[in-house]
Amino acid sequence: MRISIGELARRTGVKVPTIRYYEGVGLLPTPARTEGRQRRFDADEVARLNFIRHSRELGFEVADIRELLTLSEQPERSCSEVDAIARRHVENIDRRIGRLVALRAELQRALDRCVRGTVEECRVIEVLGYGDDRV
Amino acid sequence: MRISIGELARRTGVKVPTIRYYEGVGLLPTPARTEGRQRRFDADEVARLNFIRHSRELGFEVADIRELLTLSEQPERSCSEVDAIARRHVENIDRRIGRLVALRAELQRALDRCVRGTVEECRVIEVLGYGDDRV
DNA sequence: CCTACAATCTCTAGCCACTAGAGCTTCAAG
DNA sequence: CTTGAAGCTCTAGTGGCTAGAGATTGTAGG
Repeated sequence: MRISIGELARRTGVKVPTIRYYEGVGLLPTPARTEGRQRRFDADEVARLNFIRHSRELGFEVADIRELLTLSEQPERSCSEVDAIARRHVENIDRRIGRLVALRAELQRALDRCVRGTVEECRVIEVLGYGDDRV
Repeated sequence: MRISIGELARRTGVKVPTIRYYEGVGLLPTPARTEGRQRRFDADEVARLNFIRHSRELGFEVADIRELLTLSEQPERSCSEVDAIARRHVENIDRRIGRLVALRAELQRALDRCVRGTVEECRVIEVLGYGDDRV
């Protein structure tokens, strides 16, 4: 196969510098090189990079992906660790959603109460100035 | 008043290095100094830092906060610009929530289908390997 | 007034996951 | 054999802090 980094980028939708970055942080193995030291990849690396890309799209961190890749290379093993990582991540997402929903509500409340007058009487500014917990 | 940076930190819940950082990026004005060059703050700065802290808690970026602070100093002005920044931010939050909800659904779907067997037959790994759009 | 020590000072570097750019070399088509 | 796109390495920048080194200052107790 031996495709170039540009071709790999085209096939996976991952940008060229990002591929090199993934290699640098150990998500992708050190690739084969031409005599002129250009990288050449094969089908394995396309699959691996697709895995990485989709994991990133789902919000997994690089450290998690490293672990998921290691686990995915041991097909005999129980998938309980994989599940644990994924469940941890779902909980993480839930926390972020919860937080964002709360922020949104507070902001919207301030916007709703705003009478569109001057800055002086602006509810948004007021809310920002006086936190919930303090003052 | 002339409180120290540590006292300001205690009163606002913003860490000392973060206060210095805010000064560096222009959110806080250059403060008064003692003879020995230690910072001294007054009530204005407590209020301003509370404003910054709460804005950050609501997810505004530093650039937005800079603008909000500038606007809040012009009380006569219409608050339409303030509202615009806040509405833009709400839309931003909505997009992030939407995205996270979608991610969560996809992950949960994979977890639900997982039969808790080996990595080989793991649905989570499978989903990660084959993106929705590609392959 | 002196000492001890907590607090403060400046400066640099690190975090995450990339992204951008400089300046050079290599590959492949014509 | 020439040309030019694509590749190479290396450094630095992004945002919003955080951590640490090593020096100085403020202040309370004696």
